[in-house]
Amino acid sequence: MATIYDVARQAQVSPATVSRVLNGRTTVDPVMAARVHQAMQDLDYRPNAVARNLRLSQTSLWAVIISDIGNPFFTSMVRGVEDVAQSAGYSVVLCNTDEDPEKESRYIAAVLAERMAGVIISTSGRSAVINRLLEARIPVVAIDRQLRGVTIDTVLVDNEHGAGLATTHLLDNGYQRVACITGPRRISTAAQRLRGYQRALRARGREATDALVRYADFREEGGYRAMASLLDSDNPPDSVFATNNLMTVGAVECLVDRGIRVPDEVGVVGFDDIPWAHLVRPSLSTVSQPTYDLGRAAAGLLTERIANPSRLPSTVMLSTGLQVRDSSTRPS
Amino acid sequence: MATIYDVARQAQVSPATVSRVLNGRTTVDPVMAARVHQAMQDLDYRPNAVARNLRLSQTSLWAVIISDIGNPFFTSMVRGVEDVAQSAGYSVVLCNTDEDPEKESRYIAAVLAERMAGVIISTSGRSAVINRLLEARIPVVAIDRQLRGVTIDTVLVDNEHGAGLATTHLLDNGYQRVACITGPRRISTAAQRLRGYQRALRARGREATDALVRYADFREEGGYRAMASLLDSDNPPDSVFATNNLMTVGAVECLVDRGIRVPDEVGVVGFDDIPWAHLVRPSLSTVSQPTYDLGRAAAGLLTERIANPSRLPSTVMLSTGLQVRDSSTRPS
DNA sequence: CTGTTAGCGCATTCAC
DNA sequence: GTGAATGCGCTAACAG
Repeated sequence: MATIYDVARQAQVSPATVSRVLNGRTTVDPVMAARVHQAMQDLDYRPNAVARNLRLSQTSLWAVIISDIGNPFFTSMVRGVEDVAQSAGYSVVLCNTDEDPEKESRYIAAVLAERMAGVIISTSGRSAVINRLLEARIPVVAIDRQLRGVTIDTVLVDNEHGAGLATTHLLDNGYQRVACITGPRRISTAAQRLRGYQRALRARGREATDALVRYADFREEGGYRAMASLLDSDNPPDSVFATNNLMTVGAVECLVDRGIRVPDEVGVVGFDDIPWAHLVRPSLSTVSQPTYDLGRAAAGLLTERIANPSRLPSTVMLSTGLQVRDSSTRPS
Repeated sequence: MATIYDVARQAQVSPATVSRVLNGRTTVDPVMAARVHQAMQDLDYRPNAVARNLRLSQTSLWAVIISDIGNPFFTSMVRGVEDVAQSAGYSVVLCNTDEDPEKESRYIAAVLAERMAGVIISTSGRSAVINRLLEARIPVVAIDRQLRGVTIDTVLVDNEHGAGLATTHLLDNGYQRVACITGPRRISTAAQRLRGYQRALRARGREATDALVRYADFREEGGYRAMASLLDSDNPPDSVFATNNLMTVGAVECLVDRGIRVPDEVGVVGFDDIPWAHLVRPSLSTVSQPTYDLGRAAAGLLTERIANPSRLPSTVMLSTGLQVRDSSTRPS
């Protein structure tokens, strides 16, 4: 493949001039520039980004590290990141960890080895993992999940508020025993949504008992099992708030399998939408969040941090809204 | 960040020896090797893949170019690719084109510039685009969609057969006027599934009329509009076969919106599953395909081609199966 | 405004 | 089995 030396020879200029034309930093005699362009075309010259990256000790790759590519929440988010990345001249390397620390570790190693320009991460994220990146001075933005023990740029939604909306809505519709299926304790999102649920109960003078709380894994099967466990308990709930989309699906499956009618017997509200939610019967009431914008915001923060590494970390919080559909409203 | 020179100095050996230890190609005195390892640890040495790539003129990045990251079909496929890539020591750069030729072009440019190790592609793929890659001797595998005008490694499913299964199944269930909503003409998948539909009709002595065929865009809205167009036609169908998952969803939405009962008034079979298909009412009958394995197979082909570039291109065809659920069976 | 030169970090000759 | 030297392709001084 042709190099700038080949182009330089062909255009009868120096390699430096070719480089200048290529990057447009300094001004070059139009005649020479034209010759260079012609030569590049003749030789089908393709700039070698690897060499360029080595020389500049910086790359144009971002890593987006997420825990479940099968969750539409993350794909939508990634799309937001990607659109911004593209227009800022970056490419996105998608890293799916499946919540597996070893996979995560391998990806971090790749980020370090490839000297990637930045990372957007949403995993369980022990801060030890993140520290490896920060020590290497690689810009990092946390998305959807807050990281403990480190202060970095973060993009979140208003989890507590959203969870409160969902819970209050169920109470407003006459449900008495509202349960909560939340995610792993160590994940901020799970904790915040649980807290929002608890606060909403207390605000209505209800007791927030642990008997109505289940911790699952943010996945469909986990939601199913948690719902089953609630139904099998001494005092089953008459409604449930599930703190992510897949667990909501799992919970509803469980209800369907047992022939329990939604919303008549048990009301359901989930956090985050699923695709074709309107085709599901009953259609699911959810706390919707701006997934795509979440990605865009994170990409924006990353861009700013790359431009200005010493800038103080900031947190962006986007808002959520309640989407009332059929699964949570019963004729009173 | 530490380089092999720093490590060499610390371990009191030459940089060449550090490089040897790093790559384990040649044998090194165990004592020295131990010193090197110690030094690497002390300095928290991270190999610089960029420099390595430049030196070797090869990278460990694969590009996976797909047209819609929002389609679970592709994400599942990507996951298959990724798992194989990981274990073969490659990372995956996900490139979402949204069927936009310009985005596609930018990604191809990035592939070329970054000298990526290989490409797995599933887009409209004018062969001109692919030729840029082939000319640069970058290994390419086509997935899901066949490329015209070039002979390269390809992974497909048995589209015609699957479409035949779906169509025959509808006829077997007493539907008389089976329509087909297929994808863009230029995409092989759309053409093959349409052909399978037509053949199945003829095999049953039916006429395969264009009046019952609609070309859409493989997306939800397209499916919706196509269904509407069919229903508004002079001779509306009593059943429909949609050639991908999202268009199936769109078609069903249209039917629901119009209060048309599925499967009683109109039967529906789709190609490819959607997540939580069982929660959708009525549950959707589909031609299921091994999406994850499709990705794995493509990754396998890519690995082989990288190892042996002169190897003859091969085509892998995986099979499909009919999943009968509620949307296509009516009491006769 | 242009050309010469050096070096980014590494793997690989080639002598020893 | 080991070390010195070279170059992968590019950009950024610097000198002209």
